[in-house]
Amino acid sequence: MNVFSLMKDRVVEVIQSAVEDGALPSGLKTDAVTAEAPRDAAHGDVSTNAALVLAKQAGMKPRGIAEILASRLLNVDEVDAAEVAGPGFINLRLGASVWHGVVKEVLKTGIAFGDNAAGQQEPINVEYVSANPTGPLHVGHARGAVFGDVLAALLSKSGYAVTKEYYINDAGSQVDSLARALHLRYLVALGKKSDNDFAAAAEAGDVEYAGGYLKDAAVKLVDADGDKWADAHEDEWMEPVRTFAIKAMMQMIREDLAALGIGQDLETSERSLVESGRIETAISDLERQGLVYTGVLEPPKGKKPDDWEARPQLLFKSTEFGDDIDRPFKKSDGTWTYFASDVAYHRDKFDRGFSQMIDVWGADHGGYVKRMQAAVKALSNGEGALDIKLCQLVKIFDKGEPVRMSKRSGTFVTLRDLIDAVGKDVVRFIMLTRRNDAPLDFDYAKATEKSRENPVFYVQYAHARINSVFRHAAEAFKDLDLTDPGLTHADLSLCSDDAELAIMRTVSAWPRIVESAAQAHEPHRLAFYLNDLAAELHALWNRGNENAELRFLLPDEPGRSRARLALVRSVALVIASGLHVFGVQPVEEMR
RNA sequence: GGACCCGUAGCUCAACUGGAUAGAGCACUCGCCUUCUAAGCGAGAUGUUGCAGGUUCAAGUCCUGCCGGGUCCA
Repeated sequence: MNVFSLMKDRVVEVIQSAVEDGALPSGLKTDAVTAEAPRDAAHGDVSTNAALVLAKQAGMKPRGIAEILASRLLNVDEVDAAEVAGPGFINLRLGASVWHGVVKEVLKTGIAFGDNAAGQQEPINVEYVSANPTGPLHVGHARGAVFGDVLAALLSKSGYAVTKEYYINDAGSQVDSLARALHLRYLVALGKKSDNDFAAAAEAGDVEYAGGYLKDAAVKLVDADGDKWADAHEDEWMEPVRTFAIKAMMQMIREDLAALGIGQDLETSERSLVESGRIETAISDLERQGLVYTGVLEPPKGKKPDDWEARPQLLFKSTEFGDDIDRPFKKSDGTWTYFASDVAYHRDKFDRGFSQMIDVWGADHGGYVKRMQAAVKALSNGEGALDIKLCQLVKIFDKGEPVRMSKRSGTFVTLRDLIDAVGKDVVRFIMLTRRNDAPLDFDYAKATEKSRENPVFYVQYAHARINSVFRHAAEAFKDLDLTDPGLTHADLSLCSDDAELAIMRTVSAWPRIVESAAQAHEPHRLAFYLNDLAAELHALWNRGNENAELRFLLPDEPGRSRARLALVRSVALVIASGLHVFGVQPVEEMR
């Protein structure tokens, strides 16, 4: 149950009844009415802006409407008090039984608490990682990978039918370069060339992918095909070696992702789109709509690139959909641009039934957003929605010192390095402690530090503490039923301390956090919520230090102990629910 | 030159897509272990939300123009 959506429904019902009684004029639109948790606890449990929203429509003063609604809201079961405040807010205070009901619901539903049906099982496609199949994943990919994976889990929890997808860019010139690099490694593996030859070629810039990771693939190629391609011409070996290389790289990438706990539902190959003629289909479809023409683009403003020359090319009228200039579908050599195949790919997704799509990209692709969204509007007749989430850079630090990374010297930090250094769960959690559109500093030392400053530790510690209480409770109260179903019979009215009621309210907010984070496509909100919930738990725990009456376990008071166990157990379950969305294992004990 | 993202306490960041007196952590000062893990907690101070306008009951949030940082530009 989401207390806030429940109360919003109640407010709307009250407005309707007031309209029926003639207390308010008819024809009021209640779309903008909200029921939210006020920032300031002094403003009650739930606050509604109803009177402010209705004032203009009704031609009445906000506070006047608020008075009418407030007196009627007092008759609602859940409401203990309703008062008009400020410009016309109505602050509602709910009865304790509402919060008790939520705690019991958490005990019954477990980590499924917070699940909601907002998505109505609508299909939604989340495409993420989609790194070129030319090498291992690095830290830059890690952020998008975790972000996409957790966003997908969050959308599932919110009732969407999610498909997690990887787009393999296996058709561009970069995979030809990959094949050439592998072929040279292959010749080395066969003993036809030396490591020095390879190094010299790399030095001369003849090999684009000089990282050592192709050595294994070269050995496997020898195992598979022997010296078959040693003396062959490139025209002969290019296709088979390229296919082999892409397969090997994708295998490596899948293993990297698996180490991060990520397994996607579907991989779509760019090459297969090209070969099946779907680019032509998509483009000619746009042509029929009059959105494709041959024209000449203006030169880029300001500094002119040296090699710029005006020439006619095949263009998409993306300006009709809010883009700044029209975008080319074909390169000067007559082949399709990346944009053209991306258009075909998104058309393919739409045809597969996804009118809702999310792409997770690195921020360096920001310039690509408008044209892609323009294309999706065009190819779906306005029915498709594409949200593009840009993940900003991750900078790696160690004890505050930046870790130098350079692609050229091959010293960039791989995803594996990161996982080996701090563990999968820490990587996943830290990646979500910042909004996707803000840069993220990842400090090895801080990520594994056991302190308040490390959110992973802090949240896990709260969970472990609760488990510790239960270990002791099992000793102290041998005849109490401490299972979740057993705890639902606890008398929660015995939890009457303000701090206890406050943490019940925070627990009750979880469904709202899930729903709003899913709607906004912002999984980081869960991390901040979990941190807040953990802080409340730690605070509550420590109050037992100062006042023994507030300890969770009171040997002489099994009833009250059971109520407090029910309460903290609900906290543990909500933490576990959040960590489950994050793909992080809650720990039972700190070591 | 243009486009996109960002600009909030000394530092690192939140702020429920427009809500009430903008919140946390760090750092600083002081206090809390005979106790369910002190790996923690409490108390204190900190603001012209980059600047200037605009939209409305209400703007950190939306619009326009500047300033500064980042990313990108057949």
